[in-house]
Amino acid sequence: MTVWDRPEQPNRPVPLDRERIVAAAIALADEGGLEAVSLRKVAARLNAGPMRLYGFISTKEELFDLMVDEVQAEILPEEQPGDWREALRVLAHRTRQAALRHEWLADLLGGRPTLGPNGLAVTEAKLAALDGLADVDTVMRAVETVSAYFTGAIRREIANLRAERATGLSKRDWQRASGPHVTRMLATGRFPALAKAVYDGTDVDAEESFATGLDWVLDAVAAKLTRPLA
Amino acid sequence: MTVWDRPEQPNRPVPLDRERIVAAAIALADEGGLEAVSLRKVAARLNAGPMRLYGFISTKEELFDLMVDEVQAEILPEEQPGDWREALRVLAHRTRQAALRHEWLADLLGGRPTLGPNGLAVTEAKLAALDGLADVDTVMRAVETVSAYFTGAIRREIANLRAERATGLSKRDWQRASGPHVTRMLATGRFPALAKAVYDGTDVDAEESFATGLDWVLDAVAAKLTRPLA
DNA sequence: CTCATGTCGATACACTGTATTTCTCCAATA
DNA sequence: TATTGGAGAAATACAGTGTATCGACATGAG
Repeated sequence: MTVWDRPEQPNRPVPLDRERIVAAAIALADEGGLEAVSLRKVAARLNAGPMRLYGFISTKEELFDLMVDEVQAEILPEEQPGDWREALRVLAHRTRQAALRHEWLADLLGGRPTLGPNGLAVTEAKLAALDGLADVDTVMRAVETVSAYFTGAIRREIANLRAERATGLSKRDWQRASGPHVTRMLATGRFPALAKAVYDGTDVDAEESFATGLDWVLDAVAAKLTRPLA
Repeated sequence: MTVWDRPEQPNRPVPLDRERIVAAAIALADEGGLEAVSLRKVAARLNAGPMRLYGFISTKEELFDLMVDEVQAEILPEEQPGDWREALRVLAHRTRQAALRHEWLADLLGGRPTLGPNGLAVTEAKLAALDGLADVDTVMRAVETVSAYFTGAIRREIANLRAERATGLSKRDWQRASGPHVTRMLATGRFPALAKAVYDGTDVDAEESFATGLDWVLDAVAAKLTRPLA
């Protein structure tokens, strides 16, 4: 048997590791959303059988955890700004940007504790930003509050974005966008405050609205920080 | 053919409507989580074939929307308190309680715009609470900020609750609970602030932590409300 | 060269959401 | 009254899912 009829790598399966698997899964999710991620498709993208993955992962949920942790790495800023407020703001905005790059992140955000190395690093960064500025409990409460805010805000933003995309290209105008249904509902007069908000409200862009709410929450944190130290 | 051999209701299929379908789905979800809800099981619980449901629903996602809207009804308080702050606080707490009753709600919260009748009513209640206390845009921002906070907070709380439940009965102590992994990570010294938080932090119960963060956010809202009116 | 070992792929299973086809029964028409 | 539509329920079908199991095979040791 000469070199010519012998396959270059006789039956050598492609090497695999978590990194490659997660990368493939993320690529799939970026293209077609979370529900486009199936173990079969991930494996196929790596020229492997589906069962191969179970050497690195024991369940699909674990794959999701790994995906989230991978994205957390994108969130950590290269250097920590001095000001606690700036630090938290940057983390919030970078999380939002990550979610805009990987919309599926919104589906997973807050869904499970993030205990991976990068997830822990992000948490560490949040806590470190406030370290020493108040007692431990206040710091934790502050971090949790800010995180809860931007988790919720990002989820809503992505949810609206998808809804708008689905109902055709309409900016934020709810009423026409989501079809006659909301318009009809508003016309019933049962939701006066909502109607006023929809009709008289300014169409403010998502990033600004995110930033505004974030600033409010940071204001609140600031108020609680100064007190216990004085 | 006499009365005796004729079946009482000859082949009459069980009457069905959305209400019944949604109730069955919610029951299933309450028992076994969202992933226990399959169209086949819902239908079976109603003595019907799976395809029967498609007369009332055109996709499974719609069923989820209906489930969420149904639960929103539980959130609306019987009477609106006078104080805006109290109103928002009550709505937040009732949402949390609903999520504790129906844990699957946490998976859906903020995932899609809530355009059903009850969802709209809840939004109306939020907006109405602040109506007239500031310009429309400020009111919207306030409502969105508060909602983002408690959406995120509830999600995290349920996520932690599940994690604790999964790792055996451990209260909040993260480190031992989630196995040796976190302990080992903390021992590396790479997460000093996190370690301090975990070891020195007080074990505060979830409701109090929720309420505290909520109060902070409401403080922030209060600060923004008074200004534009003065 | 033989044999054990451990890893990979194929196969299998129970289940999913949904499209399509088949059947059944009721009501209106001839 | 007999027939024939037609509607709506049911059965079947399909492509796909996560995961358990099992058989084969390449590779190392003796």
